[in-house]
Amino acid sequence: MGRPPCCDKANVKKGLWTPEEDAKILAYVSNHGVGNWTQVPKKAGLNRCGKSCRLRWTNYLRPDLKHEEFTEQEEQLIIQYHAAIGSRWSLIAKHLPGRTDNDVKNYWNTKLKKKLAKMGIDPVTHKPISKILSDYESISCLSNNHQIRSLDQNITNSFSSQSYSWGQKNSVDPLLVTDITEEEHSYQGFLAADSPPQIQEKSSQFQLIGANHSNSKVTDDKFGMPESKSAAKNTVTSSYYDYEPSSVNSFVKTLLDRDNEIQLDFPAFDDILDY
DNA sequence: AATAGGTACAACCGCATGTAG
DNA sequence: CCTACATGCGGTTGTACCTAT
Repeated sequence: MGRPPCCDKANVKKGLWTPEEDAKILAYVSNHGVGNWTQVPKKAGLNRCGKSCRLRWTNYLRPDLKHEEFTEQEEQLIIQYHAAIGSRWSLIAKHLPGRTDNDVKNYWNTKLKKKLAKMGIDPVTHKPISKILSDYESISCLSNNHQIRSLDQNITNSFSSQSYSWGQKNSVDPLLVTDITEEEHSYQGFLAADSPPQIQEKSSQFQLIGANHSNSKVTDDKFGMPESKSAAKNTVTSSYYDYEPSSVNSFVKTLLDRDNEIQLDFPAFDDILDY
């Protein structure tokens, strides 16, 4: 048995909101403030689910929301944050004043994904599509044994570049993960020069590079690197790429070991890595 | 002018998480 | 600690609008 529905779905209106309904929400909020959304439909005289009222307010009616086009700066930030933390839209939106997670998600899905693809960048991994394709082409030239190893390595890389760290679910600062080589990141110029702190993966190492924190537009100190570690290049040794594809268990163990090492070196990530 | 296809964005859904009692 | 409820979140769907044919 699942969770009971939050409201009587058969008797509530769905679909687009009318200006009259919006006015009722606005009137209610100005009189009673925000909160207790389950009571809002009854008190505001709306035939809507409370959850629907909350979403209408948070995604559209809030007075602090911007309704104009995304700027180039916002666009670049979204790309950087997405590269660092993936589709954590609410976290990304927190760093774009006046934008909601829904805004950011829609903008990504409708514009930015296509824009990156047009530039030859895989929007999932943020790596050049040509590089991904050449990796797979090379598989066909290898022996069976090598094929398996190469494929495993690609899967490993895919994991690392897609979510970078599964433990970053609470992270706020984007730790932009990039590759080292220029050709692999020919689109770097597209990104802001004044970018957030970055993590670089290099062979068996994680590197937290420069990214003078004071330059970063992101200011949530809770997850910030300790000054001594973030200001200069720091290296966290990792067994991540030591992964031998002998079994799923060893792969998982390697991931956990890697996170343990990061945890030891960067206590600030404790709750991020707590999964 | 009609309509098919594409796009952008608002809204919904279901699960996760937080919290008060 | 447990339960019930409110809220947050990310993925998905629905729909209005635009453009090409």
